[in-house]
Amino acid sequence: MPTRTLVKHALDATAPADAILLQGWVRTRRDAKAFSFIEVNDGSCLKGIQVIANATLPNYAAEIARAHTGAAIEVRGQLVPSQGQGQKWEVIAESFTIIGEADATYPLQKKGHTLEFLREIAHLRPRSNLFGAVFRVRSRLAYAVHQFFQERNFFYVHTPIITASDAEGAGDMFRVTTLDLAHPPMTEDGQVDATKDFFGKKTFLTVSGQLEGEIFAHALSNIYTFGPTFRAENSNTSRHAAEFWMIEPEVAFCDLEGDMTLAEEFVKYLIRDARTHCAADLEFFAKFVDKDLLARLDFVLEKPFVRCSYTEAVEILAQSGKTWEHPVAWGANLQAEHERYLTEEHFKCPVTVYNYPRAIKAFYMRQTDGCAPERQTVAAMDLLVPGIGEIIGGSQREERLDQLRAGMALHHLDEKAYWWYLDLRRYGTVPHAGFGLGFERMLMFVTGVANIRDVIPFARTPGTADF
RNA sequence: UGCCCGGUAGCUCAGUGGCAGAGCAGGUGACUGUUAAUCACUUGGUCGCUGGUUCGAUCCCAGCCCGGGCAGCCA
Repeated sequence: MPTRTLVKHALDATAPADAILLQGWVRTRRDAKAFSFIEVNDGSCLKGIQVIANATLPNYAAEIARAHTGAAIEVRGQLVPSQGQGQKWEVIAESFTIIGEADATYPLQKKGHTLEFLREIAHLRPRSNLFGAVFRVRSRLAYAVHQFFQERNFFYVHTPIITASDAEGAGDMFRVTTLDLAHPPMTEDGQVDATKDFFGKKTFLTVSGQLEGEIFAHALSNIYTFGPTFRAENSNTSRHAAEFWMIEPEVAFCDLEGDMTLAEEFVKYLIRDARTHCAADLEFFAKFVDKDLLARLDFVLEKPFVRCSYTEAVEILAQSGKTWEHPVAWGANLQAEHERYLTEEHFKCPVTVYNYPRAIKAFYMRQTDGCAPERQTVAAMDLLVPGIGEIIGGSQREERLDQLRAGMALHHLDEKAYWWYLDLRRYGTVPHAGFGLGFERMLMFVTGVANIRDVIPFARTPGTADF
């Protein structure tokens, strides 16, 4: 009894095989008078393998019609060089069994479907060519994330999903509670009594593991997190999800310069890894999703990323001769149209913008030394890529206690809530830096897929949490 | 959240103030080492929902629901 052969391995065979076992799902079937061609796919790779089922098989007459698109099937037979054009190997069935039927209501057809339709059948879309390819690349890149950091002596830290920090400044948070919403316990002054909640206080889903990551960077030196992150913002765009995966390295004894270098090496590593290990899937994207994909990925690999200070960026934008929907002025945040212009038109390559105005950035970012009082900046950086915009946001953190407290005062934060964060600056503080990479945005860039809902298995966006 | 576009067969779409259309999918048959096979025939409809205008609304109007695009927020 042969063990199962994955379609990927059968297609890569170097010699015929007398007895192999294939298990997978029927993609298409073409009937001839004396036999049928059945294309079987098992998800191990983009392509399926062609199976020839002769009409002489004992169950052929009774069962071949049940081998619809979508049916699960098991085939035993010989792997032989194909007599036809279009494939190197095929399998002559010595037996076939319908394991699980799929009737005519099976929604996936041989012809193309819109991405919008496929989103509505998220339980079946991984069986399509496009989504099979997307999720194979996703798996590979998740592996490459660990490989990149482990090779560089970073430790993987599991920061909490549930957090009591409610003002990290990264966005609106989802409340986590076990209280009865219809009859919550109340305090004497008519407020919901959070002390009666599961954790004895208000808790939320995390918007970032950064602050906890800093704790571990102050012990293990180089760390990274990689996990789900939640934002309760009513964002309805192709680049935002309420639940997404983020990678956040944090490095002790590191400044903004080192942070930018790490970010650039990381992005290039992931692209190179996909280019090497997901070649067939990327070619599929280049053919059906984005014709320029491979050229753009290779271009990004070859060119050093441009580094441009916020102040320089504002000058470039002001002198571009363009009319902006959002005005360009020092002190205002760069808008999507500005970021797109910088990376897509002016520099035509990934751009790291750094040293942003202090007032528009988070409290923990390090104040730049020696800048003019009216133009104070912090050591923040955003990596912008063509087609997507911001893919990474990071900074050197404020390691000086007094400056950190001043930053908290500027942002009206309560020091008591951050006592442990301030302790890091009291006991063995060091310059340190880190960044956050949106895993789905990276996948969008690598695959050319334009909507974040199509690079995450089950998208959570405002109003939608199906499956 | 704001602005814009859309919702007609299982899918992709056309269309009209007066009998609801095509291609694909499905079904039947033919043909073929086929490749999103091909050819012939064929089944299939609450025209998103509610209300309004009208002799008559899928079509015009309003509200709502759903999907999408862009913007803001950010990764």
